[in-house]
Amino acid sequence: MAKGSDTRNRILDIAQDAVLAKGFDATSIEEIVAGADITKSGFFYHFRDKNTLAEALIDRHVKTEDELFDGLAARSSALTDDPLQKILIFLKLLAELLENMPEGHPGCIVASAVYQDRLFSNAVHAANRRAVLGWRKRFREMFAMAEANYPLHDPVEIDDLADMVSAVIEGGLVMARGLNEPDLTARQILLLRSYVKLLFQPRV
Amino acid sequence: MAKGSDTRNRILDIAQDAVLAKGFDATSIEEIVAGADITKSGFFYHFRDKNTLAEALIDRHVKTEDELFDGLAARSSALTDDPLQKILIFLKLLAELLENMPEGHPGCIVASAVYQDRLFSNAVHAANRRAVLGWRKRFREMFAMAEANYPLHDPVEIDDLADMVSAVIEGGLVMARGLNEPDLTARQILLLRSYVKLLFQPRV
DNA sequence: ATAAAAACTGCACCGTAAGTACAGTACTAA
DNA sequence: TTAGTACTGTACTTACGGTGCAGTTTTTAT
Repeated sequence: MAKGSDTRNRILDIAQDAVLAKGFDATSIEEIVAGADITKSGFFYHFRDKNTLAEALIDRHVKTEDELFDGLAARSSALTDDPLQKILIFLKLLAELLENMPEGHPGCIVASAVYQDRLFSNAVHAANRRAVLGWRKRFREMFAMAEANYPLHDPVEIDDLADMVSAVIEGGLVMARGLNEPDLTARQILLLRSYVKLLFQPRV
Repeated sequence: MAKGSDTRNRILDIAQDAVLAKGFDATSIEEIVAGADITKSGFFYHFRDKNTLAEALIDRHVKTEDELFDGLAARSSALTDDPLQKILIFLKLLAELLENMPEGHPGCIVASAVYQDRLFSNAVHAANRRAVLGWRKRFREMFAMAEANYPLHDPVEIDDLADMVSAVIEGGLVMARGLNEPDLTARQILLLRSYVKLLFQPRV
């Protein structure tokens, strides 16, 4: 028999696919347990309720995404010492990554949670908040390094700039989904990259 | 007794408030009819099902937003003949408008619908798609006028630029909601404005 | 004034899904 | 061998979306 945490992960895998395809509410527990080959009782052994599942889903999703960002950051750091180039390479790699996902980026569980207030407990919202604040911190540091070495050609707040990365990704995903144009998000990232370039880069 | 379309609008009003506050799924028909002071049968007289309600909600929301955009476009057109300045003023007005909404922008019903695939019928998705394509067209025209008069300082697609307006708004709303920072969206619009400026404006 | 259409009310009922309760069972590590 | 972990099975409750339909009030056109 499975190792316990095995089953838990299997539940999360199946739930994640279903949630990204149909939305959280549209995904029934009974459908999840059927897919995971367990019983309803088994599900409730692992998760107190659907909220707890959402929480776990967000936490796991954020963790995966963080590792992905870490990977891109490491690759861009390896390619240059210049803090501005680091950002530009990072954004390029990010765009490429989004482009190469055949089905488009799976879409962000976080955003989907943002638009469902009652259903979700405080714990879910807290998980969500942690995620977004984590991104802010990450990108803030990248832009602060660039600012220290290059003049800003327009007076903008570094914090806002950091948030813009997340906003463009999230907004891009919403649009991509709404229009069924999977690579829209990647193109939006490249526009953001263009902005960063114009904002920091010395002029010819 | 009310005039029929009165009741329908009352249902939409109450539904809209509830949906923006709690999400669509979390808003029960029973709660809507209680608020609108009608019976369940009365609700189903006006709307075939919950899908039809969503559709009506999106259509009405889009209409309101279109009028709002029209108003801002008219005001900025009145202030200048220069196509670039028109965009910059438009974005400034938009940011101000978002800032002055005490509770922050109500959040976009469209985005909320994007993340719930099964629940919604094709009609709902079509309404959504129409909305997003409408925005694309609107902003595309504005940017095309600017491009005809100013050099682009970075080779980007006008279509993508048009989508960026929507993406930044949508993404801004997601972030604002997740972090409970109502004016985040306005600041993101101003960043986009800064990009447009750097992208088109002749350098000193 | 009247008839027809529109805008409802009231009530009974069905299916689905979340969640509860709890007794029983199989596997697993000390 | 025993205690905990990881479940199964069954039965039940509640909430919600939705149906069906007969009856009632209100509005509108003639």
